[in-house]
Amino acid sequence: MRFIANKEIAKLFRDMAAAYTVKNSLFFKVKAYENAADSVEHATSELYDLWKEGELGSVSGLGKNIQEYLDELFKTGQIKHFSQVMSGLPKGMFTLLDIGGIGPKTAYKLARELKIENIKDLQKAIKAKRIRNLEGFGQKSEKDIAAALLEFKGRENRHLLPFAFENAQKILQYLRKEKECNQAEPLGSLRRMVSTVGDVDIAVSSKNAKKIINHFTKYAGISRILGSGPVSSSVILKNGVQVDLKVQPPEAFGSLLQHFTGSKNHNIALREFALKINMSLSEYGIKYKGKLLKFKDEESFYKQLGLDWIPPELREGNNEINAAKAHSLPTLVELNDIKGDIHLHSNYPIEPSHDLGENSFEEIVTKAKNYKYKYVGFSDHSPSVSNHTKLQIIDIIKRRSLKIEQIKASNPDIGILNLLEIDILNDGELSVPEKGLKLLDGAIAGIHSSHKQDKATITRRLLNACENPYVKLISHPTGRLLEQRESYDANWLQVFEACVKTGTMLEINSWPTRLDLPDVLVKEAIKHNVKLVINTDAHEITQMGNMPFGVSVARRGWATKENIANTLSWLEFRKYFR
DNA sequence: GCCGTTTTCGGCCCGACTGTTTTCAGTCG
Repeated sequence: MRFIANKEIAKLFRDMAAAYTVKNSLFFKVKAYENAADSVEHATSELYDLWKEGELGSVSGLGKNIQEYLDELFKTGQIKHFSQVMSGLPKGMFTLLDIGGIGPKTAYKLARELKIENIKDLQKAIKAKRIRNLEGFGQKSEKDIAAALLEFKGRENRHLLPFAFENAQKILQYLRKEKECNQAEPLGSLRRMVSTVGDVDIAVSSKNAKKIINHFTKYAGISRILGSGPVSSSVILKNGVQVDLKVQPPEAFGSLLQHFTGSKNHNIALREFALKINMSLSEYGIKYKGKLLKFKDEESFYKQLGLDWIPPELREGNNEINAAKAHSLPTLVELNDIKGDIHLHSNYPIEPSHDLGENSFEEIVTKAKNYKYKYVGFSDHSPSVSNHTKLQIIDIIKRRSLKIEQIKASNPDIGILNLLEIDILNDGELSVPEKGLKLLDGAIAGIHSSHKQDKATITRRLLNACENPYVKLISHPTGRLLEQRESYDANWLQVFEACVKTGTMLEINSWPTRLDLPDVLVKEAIKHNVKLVINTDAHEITQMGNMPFGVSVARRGWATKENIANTLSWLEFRKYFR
């Protein structure tokens, strides 16, 4: 048996799709492998774990055949059928597939005709001007490949949500300056508030598309124009972000918004749903009985299909269409519902300072009042066990608690919690002894070390923390760092059950690289009645402004106000603590 | 190769844009 990561499996499926494409196999076979790859990339658990538990069938897109291939893969480390299909195809083509604008056919031709096996070979071929002489290629396609290769090398695959958000806001502001622009909105994964965003997509409503496109392509931040037509345009910004613009007249703006907000899975499901009632969907509207119906907003678009309007965050092809039909979509939690932020790091000196915040307790309180919060929690990191004796740790907590009591006394108009973010050590013990815990209003426990332990050990550590009566909240529960570190493996079902049993809450951490719990686990946690708290984990008061991103995670996890504890009044919320 | 409150067979989303082309194939979203 051999562990193989989802990422690797997805690539394997994509390679199979490409191989079948080159071989001109049945188109729908190609589709099936592409679907399987999508599905694996979005899976919440490692397929290897599911396979061990006999649960592979729970992942959509994996049918009888592919499940058997995976069985072979995990047992032997290879799939004979895949090797056979790919035999005779040049290996280099599969490397080239990752470059923008190069699909299966192009990759095959380059690898076969020019004997390109890797990126270096491709660079040489470009330098020697050999690509332009291939049949079906020319100077322009050679130039395009060269540009795409540069971007491939310098590019991060996806951008963190707040980064993409910031870029989009600037462009939206710029577009709105053009008089002919009625409305400009984000589209795609950005509008759905996915934790990482690939391209920034933008929709504009205007009667004069030509003028909008023209204005857009003159945006100062552009480094290269990928393409520009009468209703759409694609560019790459100097910071590497690709921006796609779509323009439609006001009477069809709703259709445009709907179509390009996606997700792909939502749209496919929606089109299949529409076909059953003899309607055909496109970015221009709904075709019904040979007539094209246009929609100025999304509400009327969905209404035409007999559906309630679906919030963008829910459009992932996870049963939202059925819920919209049954009028049973949840009323999602909103930023305005949030009454406090309890994971905040101050500059209170805990020596030796590790990961200290920038601001004083007073500054944090002032900022919280600006946000109209009803309560805050001071959650500095606990003193490290390696540098302190137990007595020293207790002494530090005593002194800090006295200081916090003063702050409480001078700020009677806001609730204040004396907390600490405490390490769950490798053996599952907390880094603060019980005598120290007793001095606090409650403890936030989090894993900050040994992320690579096996599933059983990590689960045990989390369960230990839940079972400790002083622990009220588990911070950033999966430990993932977007684009840097995978989540650690844990038996989440067991953790959820322990949370409910012990009254321990789980955090949705709004830190841009965390957004943890992830949306899919939020949805699972809610199903099991786990209470959640959305925090910013701010180490500097401006970072308290990241709250909207945590709220978006909750919304993507179908969370209502009732699922989020820090939507409660101070009177109710404090009952969770001492 | 997957999938199913109209199907275990017969379906499988729809269109823009580009380059190299005289009508289209490839790629992308």
